[in-house]
Amino acid sequence: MRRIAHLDMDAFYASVELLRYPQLKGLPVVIGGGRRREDDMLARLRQVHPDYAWSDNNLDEIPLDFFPRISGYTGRGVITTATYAARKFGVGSAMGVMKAAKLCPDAILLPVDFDQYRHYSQRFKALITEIAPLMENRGVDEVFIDFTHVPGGQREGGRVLARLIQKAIFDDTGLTCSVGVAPNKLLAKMASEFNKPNGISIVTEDDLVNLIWPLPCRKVNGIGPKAEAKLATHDIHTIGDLAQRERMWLIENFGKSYGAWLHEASHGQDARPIETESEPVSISRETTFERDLHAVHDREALSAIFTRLCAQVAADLQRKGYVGKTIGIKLRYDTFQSVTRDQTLADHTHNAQQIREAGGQCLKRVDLQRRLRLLGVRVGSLMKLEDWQAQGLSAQETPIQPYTASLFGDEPPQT
DNA sequence: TCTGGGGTCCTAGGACCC
DNA sequence: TCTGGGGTCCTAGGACCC
Repeated sequence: MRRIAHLDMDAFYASVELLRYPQLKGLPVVIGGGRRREDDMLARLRQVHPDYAWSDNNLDEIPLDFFPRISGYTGRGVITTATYAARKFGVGSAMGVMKAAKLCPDAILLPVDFDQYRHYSQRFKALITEIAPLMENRGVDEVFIDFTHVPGGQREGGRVLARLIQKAIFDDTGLTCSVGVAPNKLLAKMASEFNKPNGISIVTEDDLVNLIWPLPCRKVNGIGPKAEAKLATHDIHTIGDLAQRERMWLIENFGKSYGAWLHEASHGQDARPIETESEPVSISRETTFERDLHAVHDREALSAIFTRLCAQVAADLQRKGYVGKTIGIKLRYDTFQSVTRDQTLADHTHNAQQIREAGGQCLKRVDLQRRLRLLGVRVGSLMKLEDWQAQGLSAQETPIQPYTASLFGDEPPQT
Protein backbone atom coordinates (compact mmCIF):
# COMPACT_ATOMS: atom_id res chain seq x y z
CA MET A 1 0.00 0.00 0.00
CA ARG A 2 1.18 3.51 -0.81
CA ARG A 3 2.61 5.32 2.22
CA ILE A 4 3.27 9.02 1.71
CA ALA A 5 4.76 11.22 4.41
CA HIS A 6 4.55 14.96 4.73
CA LEU A 7 7.28 16.45 6.89
CA ASP A 8 6.95 19.99 8.16
CA MET A 9 9.70 21.68 10.18
CA ASP A 10 8.33 23.26 13.37
CA ALA A 11 8.47 27.08 13.29
CA PHE A 12 11.48 26.68 11.03
CA TYR A 13 12.96 30.19 10.75
CA ALA A 14 12.35 30.95 14.41
CA SER A 15 13.83 27.62 15.50
CA VAL A 16 16.97 28.25 13.46
CA GLU A 17 17.32 31.65 15.13
CA LEU A 18 16.92 30.00 18.54
CA LEU A 19 19.91 27.78 17.75
CA ARG A 20 22.01 30.93 17.37
CA TYR A 21 20.42 32.82 20.25
CA PRO A 22 19.49 30.16 22.83
CA GLN A 23 18.88 32.88 25.41
CA LEU A 24 15.62 33.62 23.55
CA LYS A 25 14.19 30.17 24.27
CA GLY A 26 10.67 30.35 25.65
CA LEU A 27 10.28 34.02 24.75
CA PRO A 28 7.92 35.42 22.14
CA VAL A 29 10.09 35.94 19.06
CA VAL A 30 8.93 37.05 15.64
CA ILE A 31 10.90 36.89 12.37
CA GLY A 32 10.17 39.24 9.51
CA GLY A 33 9.42 42.88 8.99
CA GLY A 34 11.36 43.06 5.76
CA ARG A 35 14.61 43.64 7.60
CA ARG A 36 17.69 42.16 5.97
CA ARG A 37 21.22 41.17 6.87
CA GLU A 38 22.26 44.82 6.60
CA ASP A 39 21.14 45.55 10.12
CA ASP A 40 22.49 42.23 11.32
CA MET A 41 22.93 41.64 14.98
CA LEU A 42 26.71 41.36 14.96
CA ALA A 43 27.26 44.62 13.12
CA ARG A 44 25.05 46.44 15.56
CA LEU A 45 26.71 44.77 18.54
CA ARG A 46 30.16 45.83 17.42
CA GLN A 47 28.92 49.39 17.28
CA VAL A 48 27.46 49.36 20.75
CA HIS A 49 30.18 47.29 22.43
CA PRO A 50 33.29 47.84 20.28
CA ASP A 51 35.62 46.57 23.02
CA TYR A 52 34.13 43.06 23.07
CA ALA A 53 35.25 40.46 20.53
CA TRP A 54 31.83 39.56 19.19
CA SER A 55 31.73 36.65 16.78
CA ASP A 56 29.32 33.96 15.65
CA ASN A 57 30.63 31.89 18.55
CA ASN A 58 29.37 34.03 21.40
CA LEU A 59 26.02 35.19 20.11
CA ASP A 60 24.49 33.36 23.05
CA GLU A 61 26.09 35.94 25.34
CA ILE A 62 24.16 38.83 23.88
CA PRO A 63 22.14 40.31 26.73
CA LEU A 64 18.39 40.05 26.32
CA ASP A 65 17.82 43.77 26.55
CA PHE A 66 19.91 44.25 23.44
CA PHE A 67 17.44 42.47 21.15
CA PRO A 68 15.09 44.77 19.24
CA ARG A 69 11.50 44.72 20.41
CA ILE A 70 8.60 44.67 17.98
CA SER A 71 7.16 47.82 19.56
CA GLY A 72 9.88 49.98 17.99
CA TYR A 73 8.95 48.86 14.50
CA THR A 74 7.60 51.16 11.83
CA GLY A 75 7.12 49.76 8.37
CA ARG A 76 5.08 47.64 6.03
CA GLY A 77 6.58 44.26 6.70
CA VAL A 78 4.79 41.05 7.57
CA ILE A 79 5.70 38.23 9.88
CA THR A 80 7.37 35.19 8.35
CA THR A 81 7.46 32.96 11.43
CA ALA A 82 6.71 33.30 15.12
CA THR A 83 7.84 31.09 18.00
CA TYR A 84 5.17 29.09 19.80
CA ALA A 85 5.50 31.51 22.72
CA ALA A 86 4.55 34.36 20.37
CA ARG A 87 1.76 32.39 18.74
CA LYS A 88 0.00 32.21 22.09
CA PHE A 89 -0.70 35.92 21.68
CA GLY A 90 -2.42 35.31 18.36
CA VAL A 91 0.59 36.33 16.31
CA GLY A 92 1.09 34.31 13.13
CA SER A 93 2.76 34.27 9.73
CA ALA A 94 1.61 36.69 7.02
CA MET A 95 0.32 39.07 9.69
CA GLY A 96 1.45 42.69 9.46
CA VAL A 97 4.18 43.45 11.99
CA MET A 98 2.32 46.54 13.17
CA LYS A 99 -0.69 44.42 13.98
CA ALA A 100 1.46 41.87 15.82
CA ALA A 101 2.98 44.72 17.84
CA LYS A 102 -0.46 45.46 19.25
CA LEU A 103 -1.06 41.84 20.19
CA CYS A 104 2.34 41.24 21.73
CA PRO A 105 4.34 44.47 22.22
CA ASP A 106 7.18 42.76 24.12
CA ALA A 107 7.96 40.27 21.35
CA ILE A 108 11.50 40.29 20.00
CA LEU A 109 11.72 41.06 16.29
CA LEU A 110 14.55 39.46 14.34
CA PRO A 111 15.45 40.06 10.70
CA VAL A 112 15.14 37.19 8.22
CA ASP A 113 18.38 35.44 7.33
CA PHE A 114 17.66 33.33 4.27
CA ASP A 115 21.23 32.11 3.86
CA GLN A 116 21.05 30.54 7.29
CA TYR A 117 17.65 28.94 6.64
CA ARG A 118 18.77 27.62 3.26
CA HIS A 119 21.77 26.04 4.92
CA TYR A 120 19.65 24.18 7.47
CA SER A 121 17.14 23.32 4.76
CA GLN A 122 19.77 21.57 2.67
CA ARG A 123 21.04 19.80 5.74
CA PHE A 124 17.77 18.28 6.87
CA LYS A 125 16.82 17.34 3.31
CA ALA A 126 20.14 15.56 2.81
CA LEU A 127 19.50 13.58 5.99
CA ILE A 128 16.08 12.55 4.70
CA THR A 129 17.26 11.39 1.29
CA GLU A 130 19.94 9.27 2.92
CA ILE A 131 17.14 7.35 4.59
CA ALA A 132 14.36 7.68 2.01
CA PRO A 133 15.56 8.74 -1.45
CA LEU A 134 12.17 9.63 -3.00
CA MET A 135 11.63 13.15 -1.67
CA GLU A 136 9.68 16.08 -3.12
CA ASN A 137 10.62 19.65 -2.22
CA ARG A 138 7.81 21.90 -1.07
CA GLY A 139 9.82 24.98 -0.19
CA VAL A 140 12.49 25.49 2.47
CA ASP A 141 10.77 23.83 5.39
CA GLU A 142 8.51 21.14 3.91
CA VAL A 143 8.86 17.92 1.94
CA PHE A 144 6.86 14.93 0.84
CA ILE A 145 8.57 11.57 1.20
CA ASP A 146 7.55 8.27 -0.40
CA PHE A 147 7.76 5.64 2.34
CA THR A 148 6.17 2.89 0.24
CA HIS A 149 9.27 0.95 -0.73
CA VAL A 150 11.66 2.16 1.96
CA PRO A 151 12.72 -0.67 4.33
CA GLY A 152 10.55 -0.33 7.42
CA GLY A 153 8.32 2.25 5.72
CA GLN A 154 5.21 0.16 6.33
CA ARG A 155 5.86 -0.71 9.96
CA GLU A 156 3.20 0.73 12.27
CA GLY A 157 1.78 2.54 9.26
CA GLY A 158 5.02 4.49 8.80
CA ARG A 159 5.49 5.59 12.39
CA VAL A 160 8.79 3.76 12.81
CA LEU A 161 10.39 5.40 9.80
CA ALA A 162 8.94 8.79 10.69
CA ARG A 163 10.47 8.50 14.15
CA LEU A 164 13.83 7.51 12.65
CA ILE A 165 13.84 10.56 10.38
CA GLN A 166 12.82 12.88 13.20
CA LYS A 167 15.67 11.56 15.30
CA ALA A 168 18.22 11.88 12.49
CA ILE A 169 17.23 15.51 11.95
CA PHE A 170 17.18 16.38 15.62
CA ASP A 171 20.51 14.70 16.40
CA ASP A 172 22.21 16.54 13.55
CA THR A 173 20.57 19.96 13.70
CA GLY A 174 18.70 20.25 16.99
CA LEU A 175 15.54 21.05 15.03
CA THR A 176 12.19 19.35 15.42
CA CYS A 177 9.58 18.56 12.79
CA SER A 178 6.12 17.10 12.51
CA VAL A 179 5.30 14.19 10.23
CA GLY A 180 2.03 12.92 8.82
CA VAL A 181 1.85 9.59 7.03
CA ALA A 182 -1.12 8.67 4.85
CA PRO A 183 -2.02 6.90 1.60
CA ASN A 184 -1.50 10.11 -0.42
CA LYS A 185 -0.09 13.65 -0.37
CA LEU A 186 -3.41 15.35 0.36
CA LEU A 187 -4.05 13.36 3.54
CA ALA A 188 -0.40 13.34 4.60
CA LYS A 189 -0.32 17.13 4.44
CA MET A 190 -3.35 17.36 6.72
CA ALA A 191 -1.99 14.66 9.01
CA SER A 192 1.28 16.50 9.66
CA GLU A 193 -0.72 19.28 11.29
CA PHE A 194 -2.51 17.00 13.74
CA ASN A 195 0.30 16.70 16.25
CA LYS A 196 2.43 19.83 16.23
CA PRO A 197 5.13 20.40 17.27
CA ASN A 198 7.44 17.37 17.13
CA GLY A 199 4.60 14.95 16.47
CA ILE A 200 3.73 12.06 14.23
CA SER A 201 0.30 11.09 13.04
CA ILE A 202 -0.79 8.21 10.90
CA VAL A 203 -3.92 8.48 8.80
CA THR A 204 -5.54 5.65 6.83
CA GLU A 205 -8.57 5.51 4.55
CA ASP A 206 -10.59 4.32 7.54
CA ASP A 207 -9.94 7.61 9.34
CA LEU A 208 -11.64 9.68 6.64
CA VAL A 209 -15.02 9.97 8.34
CA ASN A 210 -13.80 10.44 11.89
CA LEU A 211 -10.63 12.51 11.45
CA ILE A 212 -10.97 14.34 8.13
CA TRP A 213 -14.65 15.07 7.61
CA PRO A 214 -15.09 17.15 10.77
CA LEU A 215 -12.32 19.54 9.69
CA PRO A 216 -13.10 22.92 8.12
CA CYS A 217 -12.76 22.96 4.31
CA ARG A 218 -9.93 25.48 4.66
CA LYS A 219 -7.67 22.71 5.97
CA VAL A 220 -7.54 21.19 2.51
CA ASN A 221 -4.40 22.27 0.69
CA GLY A 222 -5.93 24.03 -2.31
CA ILE A 223 -8.99 25.55 -0.64
CA GLY A 224 -8.09 29.13 0.19
CA PRO A 225 -10.01 32.09 1.58
CA LYS A 226 -12.00 32.73 -1.61
CA ALA A 227 -13.15 29.15 -2.10
CA GLU A 228 -13.90 28.86 1.61
CA ALA A 229 -16.15 31.92 1.48
CA LYS A 230 -17.97 30.68 -1.60
CA LEU A 231 -18.48 27.25 -0.07
CA ALA A 232 -19.87 28.91 3.05
CA THR A 233 -22.57 30.64 1.00
CA HIS A 234 -23.80 27.14 0.12
CA ASP A 235 -23.68 26.18 3.79
CA ILE A 236 -20.65 23.99 3.22
CA HIS A 237 -18.26 24.41 6.15
CA THR A 238 -16.59 21.09 6.84
CA ILE A 239 -14.94 18.61 4.52
CA GLY A 240 -17.80 16.29 5.42
CA ASP A 241 -20.32 18.87 4.19
CA LEU A 242 -18.36 19.00 0.94
CA ALA A 243 -18.35 15.22 0.60
CA GLN A 244 -22.16 15.14 0.82
CA ARG A 245 -22.53 17.16 -2.38
CA GLU A 246 -22.95 15.50 -5.73
CA ARG A 247 -19.96 15.63 -8.00
CA MET A 248 -22.11 17.19 -10.75
CA TRP A 249 -23.38 19.89 -8.40
CA LEU A 250 -19.80 20.83 -7.51
CA ILE A 251 -18.80 20.93 -11.17
CA GLU A 252 -21.75 23.15 -12.02
CA ASN A 253 -20.93 25.57 -9.22
CA PHE A 254 -17.14 25.50 -9.14
CA GLY A 255 -16.12 24.63 -12.68
CA LYS A 256 -15.18 21.42 -14.39
CA SER A 257 -11.68 21.11 -13.05
CA TYR A 258 -11.97 22.64 -9.57
CA GLY A 259 -15.39 21.11 -8.93
CA ALA A 260 -14.19 17.61 -9.77
CA TRP A 261 -11.10 18.14 -7.63
CA LEU A 262 -13.21 19.33 -4.67
CA HIS A 263 -15.22 16.14 -4.92
CA GLU A 264 -12.15 13.91 -4.96
CA ALA A 265 -10.37 15.83 -2.22
CA SER A 266 -13.37 15.63 0.11
CA HIS A 267 -13.30 11.85 -0.30
CA GLY A 268 -9.60 11.75 0.52
CA GLN A 269 -8.59 10.77 -3.01
CA ASP A 270 -5.36 12.02 -4.53
CA ALA A 271 -3.23 10.08 -7.02
CA ARG A 272 -0.46 12.66 -7.50
CA PRO A 273 2.98 11.05 -7.50
CA ILE A 274 6.03 12.29 -5.61
CA GLU A 275 7.91 14.65 -7.96
CA THR A 276 11.60 14.45 -7.18
CA GLU A 277 12.67 16.79 -9.98
CA SER A 278 11.23 20.09 -11.12
CA GLU A 279 12.21 22.89 -13.47
CA PRO A 280 11.40 26.52 -12.71
CA VAL A 281 8.73 28.18 -14.85
CA SER A 282 9.62 31.77 -14.05
CA ILE A 283 12.10 33.83 -12.06
CA SER A 284 11.14 37.19 -10.61
CA ARG A 285 12.06 39.99 -8.25
CA GLU A 286 9.71 42.48 -6.68
CA THR A 287 9.83 45.10 -3.99
CA THR A 288 7.39 47.05 -1.89
CA PHE A 289 8.52 50.62 -1.33
CA GLU A 290 8.88 52.11 2.12
CA ARG A 291 6.35 54.72 1.07
CA ASP A 292 4.11 54.94 -1.99
CA LEU A 293 5.86 56.43 -4.99
CA HIS A 294 4.59 58.48 -7.89
CA ALA A 295 5.75 58.05 -11.48
CA VAL A 296 6.29 61.77 -11.97
CA HIS A 297 7.33 62.99 -8.57
CA ASP A 298 9.59 60.02 -7.75
CA ARG A 299 10.72 59.24 -11.26
CA GLU A 300 14.40 58.91 -10.43
CA ALA A 301 13.83 56.67 -7.45
CA LEU A 302 11.49 54.44 -9.47
CA SER A 303 13.91 54.24 -12.37
CA ALA A 304 16.73 53.21 -10.06
CA ILE A 305 14.55 50.53 -8.44
CA PHE A 306 13.43 49.26 -11.84
CA THR A 307 17.03 49.01 -13.04
CA ARG A 308 18.04 47.18 -9.90
CA LEU A 309 15.20 44.66 -10.21
CA CYS A 310 16.14 43.94 -13.83
CA ALA A 311 19.79 43.48 -12.86
CA GLN A 312 18.80 41.15 -10.00
CA VAL A 313 16.58 39.01 -12.22
CA ALA A 314 19.33 38.82 -14.84
CA ALA A 315 21.84 37.81 -12.18
CA ASP A 316 19.42 35.18 -10.82
CA LEU A 317 18.94 33.73 -14.32
CA GLN A 318 22.68 33.60 -14.93
CA ARG A 319 23.48 32.12 -11.54
CA LYS A 320 20.83 29.42 -11.94
CA GLY A 321 21.66 28.80 -15.60
CA TYR A 322 18.46 29.82 -17.37
CA VAL A 323 17.35 32.12 -20.17
CA GLY A 324 13.78 33.34 -20.63
CA LYS A 325 11.66 34.67 -23.45
CA THR A 326 8.69 36.34 -21.76
CA ILE A 327 9.51 39.54 -19.89
CA GLY A 328 6.88 40.91 -17.55
CA ILE A 329 6.34 43.67 -15.04
CA LYS A 330 4.01 43.85 -12.10
CA LEU A 331 2.91 46.85 -10.19
CA ARG A 332 0.67 47.40 -7.25
CA TYR A 333 -1.16 50.67 -6.72
CA ASP A 334 -1.73 52.30 -3.37
CA THR A 335 -5.20 50.72 -3.48
CA PHE A 336 -3.43 47.31 -3.43
CA GLN A 337 -4.79 46.54 -6.89
CA SER A 338 -2.17 44.70 -8.95
CA VAL A 339 -1.64 44.81 -12.69
CA THR A 340 0.75 42.88 -14.88
CA ARG A 341 1.98 43.32 -18.43
CA ASP A 342 4.23 41.01 -20.34
CA GLN A 343 5.86 40.73 -23.68
CA THR A 344 7.38 37.76 -25.45
CA LEU A 345 10.66 38.35 -27.23
CA ALA A 346 11.89 36.75 -30.44
CA ASP A 347 14.72 35.07 -28.56
CA HIS A 348 15.55 33.99 -25.02
CA THR A 349 17.77 36.19 -22.87
CA HIS A 350 19.39 36.56 -19.47
CA ASN A 351 20.67 40.02 -20.24
CA ALA A 352 19.78 42.86 -17.86
CA GLN A 353 19.72 45.45 -20.63
CA GLN A 354 17.32 43.45 -22.80
CA ILE A 355 15.12 42.68 -19.83
CA ARG A 356 15.00 46.34 -18.94
CA GLU A 357 14.11 47.38 -22.45
CA ALA A 358 11.29 44.86 -22.75
CA GLY A 359 10.09 45.73 -19.25
CA GLY A 360 10.17 49.40 -20.24
CA GLN A 361 7.85 48.66 -23.16
CA CYS A 362 5.49 46.94 -20.74
CA LEU A 363 5.53 49.94 -18.40
CA LYS A 364 4.23 52.12 -21.20
CA ARG A 365 1.05 50.06 -21.25
CA VAL A 366 -0.03 50.72 -17.66
CA ASP A 367 -1.57 53.67 -15.85
CA LEU A 368 1.29 55.59 -14.23
CA GLN A 369 -0.85 58.40 -12.86
CA ARG A 370 -1.65 56.57 -9.66
CA ARG A 371 0.61 56.11 -6.69
CA LEU A 372 2.54 52.84 -6.59
CA ARG A 373 3.47 50.66 -3.63
CA LEU A 374 5.20 47.79 -5.46
CA LEU A 375 7.18 47.15 -8.61
CA GLY A 376 8.27 43.75 -9.91
CA VAL A 377 10.07 42.22 -12.88
CA ARG A 378 9.54 38.67 -14.07
CA VAL A 379 11.09 36.45 -16.73
CA GLY A 380 9.14 33.41 -17.89
CA SER A 381 9.12 30.82 -20.70
CA LEU A 382 12.41 29.63 -19.31
CA MET A 383 14.90 27.37 -21.02
CA LYS A 384 18.09 25.89 -19.68
CA LEU A 385 21.10 27.95 -20.67
CA GLU A 386 22.93 24.86 -21.94
CA ASP A 387 20.05 23.90 -24.22
CA TRP A 388 19.89 27.41 -25.56
CA GLN A 389 23.61 27.46 -26.19
CA ALA A 390 23.41 24.05 -27.84
CA GLN A 391 21.06 25.60 -30.38
CA GLY A 392 23.76 28.17 -31.13
CA LEU A 393 21.42 30.99 -30.29
CA SER A 394 23.35 32.68 -27.50
CA ALA A 395 23.75 36.37 -28.02
CA GLN A 396 26.65 38.55 -27.06
CA GLU A 397 26.59 39.92 -23.52
CA THR A 398 25.79 43.59 -23.26
CA PRO A 399 27.00 45.39 -20.13
CA ILE A 400 24.44 46.99 -17.86
CA GLN A 401 24.33 50.71 -18.46
CA PRO A 402 22.99 53.44 -16.20
CA TYR A 403 19.30 53.76 -16.72
CA THR A 404 18.30 57.03 -18.37
CA ALA A 405 15.31 56.27 -20.59
CA SER A 406 12.15 58.25 -20.00
CA LEU A 407 9.90 55.62 -18.55
CA PHE A 408 8.48 57.30 -15.54
CA GLY A 409 6.78 60.55 -16.34
CA ASP A 410 8.58 62.22 -19.22
CA GLU A 411 5.90 61.28 -21.67
CA PRO A 412 2.18 61.68 -21.12
CA PRO A 413 1.24 58.46 -19.30
CA GLN A 414 -0.99 56.08 -21.20
CA THR A 415 -4.27 55.47 -19.46
C1' DT B 1 -2.17 49.33 11.54
C1' DC B 2 -3.49 47.78 5.82
C1' DT B 3 -1.78 43.64 3.64
C1' DG B 4 6.27 40.60 1.86
C1' DG B 5 8.43 38.04 -1.75
C1' DG B 6 8.93 34.07 -4.45
C1' DG B 7 6.54 30.93 -6.89
C1' DT B 8 2.71 27.51 -9.57
C1' DC B 9 -1.44 26.64 -11.94
C1' DC B 10 -5.87 27.79 -14.08
C1' DT B 11 -9.12 30.45 -16.95
C1' DA B 12 -10.47 32.99 -20.74
C1' DG B 13 -10.33 35.70 -24.90
C1' DG B 14 -8.11 36.80 -29.17
C1' DA B 15 -4.79 35.96 -32.89
C1' DC B 16 -3.46 32.95 -36.16
C1' DC B 17 -3.06 28.68 -38.69
C1' DC B 18 -4.75 24.53 -40.91
C1' DT C 1 -21.23 33.52 -48.89
C1' DC C 2 -21.87 35.23 -42.70
C1' DT C 3 -19.87 30.59 -41.43
C1' DG C 4 -16.65 24.90 -38.81
C1' DG C 5 -13.68 23.42 -35.57
C1' DG C 6 -9.27 22.15 -33.56
C1' DG C 7 -4.66 23.49 -31.96
C1' DT C 8 -1.28 26.58 -30.18
C1' DC C 9 0.59 30.82 -28.67
C1' DC C 10 0.11 35.15 -26.28
C1' DT C 11 -1.66 38.07 -22.68
C1' DA C 12 -4.08 39.50 -18.12
C1' DG C 13 -5.85 38.38 -13.98
C1' DG C 14 -6.57 35.75 -10.00
C1' DA C 15 -6.45 31.89 -6.53
C1' DC C 16 -3.43 29.60 -3.88
C1' DC C 17 0.85 28.00 -1.50
C1' DC C 18 5.23 28.41 1.38
